[in-house]
Amino acid sequence: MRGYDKHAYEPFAVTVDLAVLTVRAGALHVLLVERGQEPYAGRWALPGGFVQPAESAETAARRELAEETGLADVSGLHLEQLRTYSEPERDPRMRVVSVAFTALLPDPPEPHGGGDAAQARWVPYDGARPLAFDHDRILADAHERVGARLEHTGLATAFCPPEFTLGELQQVYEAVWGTPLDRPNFRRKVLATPGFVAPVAGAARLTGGRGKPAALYRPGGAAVLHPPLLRPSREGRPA
Amino acid sequence: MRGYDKHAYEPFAVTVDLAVLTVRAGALHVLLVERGQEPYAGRWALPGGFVQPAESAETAARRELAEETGLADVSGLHLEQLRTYSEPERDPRMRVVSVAFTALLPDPPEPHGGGDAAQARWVPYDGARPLAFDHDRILADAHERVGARLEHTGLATAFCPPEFTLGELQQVYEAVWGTPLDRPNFRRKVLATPGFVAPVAGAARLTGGRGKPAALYRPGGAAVLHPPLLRPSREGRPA
DNA sequence: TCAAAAGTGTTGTATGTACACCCATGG
DNA sequence: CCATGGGTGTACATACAACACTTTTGA
Repeated sequence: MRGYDKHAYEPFAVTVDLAVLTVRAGALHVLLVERGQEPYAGRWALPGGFVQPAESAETAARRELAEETGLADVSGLHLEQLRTYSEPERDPRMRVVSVAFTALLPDPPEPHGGGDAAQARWVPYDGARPLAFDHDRILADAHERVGARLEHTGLATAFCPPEFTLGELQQVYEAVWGTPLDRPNFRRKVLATPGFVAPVAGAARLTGGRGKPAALYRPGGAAVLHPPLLRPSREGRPA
Repeated sequence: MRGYDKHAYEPFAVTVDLAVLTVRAGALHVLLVERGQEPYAGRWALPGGFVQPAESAETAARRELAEETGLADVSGLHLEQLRTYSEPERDPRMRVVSVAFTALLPDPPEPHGGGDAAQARWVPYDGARPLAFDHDRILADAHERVGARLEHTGLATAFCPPEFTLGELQQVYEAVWGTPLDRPNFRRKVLATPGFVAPVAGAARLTGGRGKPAALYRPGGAAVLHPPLLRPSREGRPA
């Protein structure tokens, strides 16, 4: 648009990478694919691929997710752009600029490999590394971003099925933040935040087989939380 | 990396766009350039340009800023990636994926046009629109992002000279948020946040010519604020 | 009747807000 | 001596953390 020198049109490849997260059995998991080709053949990586000429990065992200992991038309898929990684040496073969996304899923179906992915699998977050390319860093950035989003938005409901209990919602916070929370206080904060959750009239469900049946809630539709639900203080770092 | 079909290498142009903000005389300003070429010739736009083959987007952003506005090696320039805009139709000529940045400056020097920019100028934020391309949206996203960053990081000091008074710091918050703040409470919050600011021993400066000389502070080096400095409640939106 | 999970109540402390008030300087 | 901006004190309301307690279910 500006700066029409002769290097301007040097070809760039533009790709997307997805950090797809879910909470399974109280633990944070990430969706990985095993690479079928060099470089990094046989290594695990985030799903992703090339953006095609007529599609936006967001569209490409959904398409690649479907192609490589079989997760197509997943209900409740929440996609959000993370940032763009553009260091010249991040891909050993050529100049690749990658737009990274985070995606959140409730109650995840089993994925299956496809396209260039030899296989696809849910992997516990803590056992995911090391990954191919600079995906360790992308994954860490995604985790940090999602943790922060939970404080200020109703995003946690994107990890939950359409109707969920407050206990399940709390598990999401605990899994992402890696901290136990006080149940009574958590419950009060959530209910005191307008638009965070909406009760499902009369409905109840047993959670672990035992215990009192819990009331069910739906996402309340609020984009931002007032007041925010702040995580317990990671103490001030020294100056 | 995955998906080696023949459309994969279709050429994309990758550009950067910069939303450079500053606070002048208590009001938020943005750095704009007048376009010298079609499309949108004569219209105002955010500075920016093509990423070159051997540089990262961050490097390109600094280079373009220097070329188009003469702001080179500005002390205290804070650059931060905003997001990437990739809609296929955002540039009428060709497929352009643009990585947008926010940049903050204290006490800004006068810019001068250069490269493809006919001229460059600081423009009050409220009078900046309409801009070329999708730059209205990028500018709005940048404003929103900076407003949020002020709550949780020491970013506001990036708008201030190396040594500043608490009154100047407060003006930054008020200009970006568009809200007046209570001075005594603002002062206490800032001083109660470890690592936000550090006093300059014994130093003082007159602010508006009149009034008591104010103590001087330097950035305290803390990346994140504990506790955060939340903006006055934009009230809960209806569900 | 016990364990497990949901849900309610209470209390001390911290925090935020809205002010009133004093201090130092230039005109 | 007044206007202007810096700086301190205080009182009220609210919010939050911690923990005791009750309720309802399956085994």
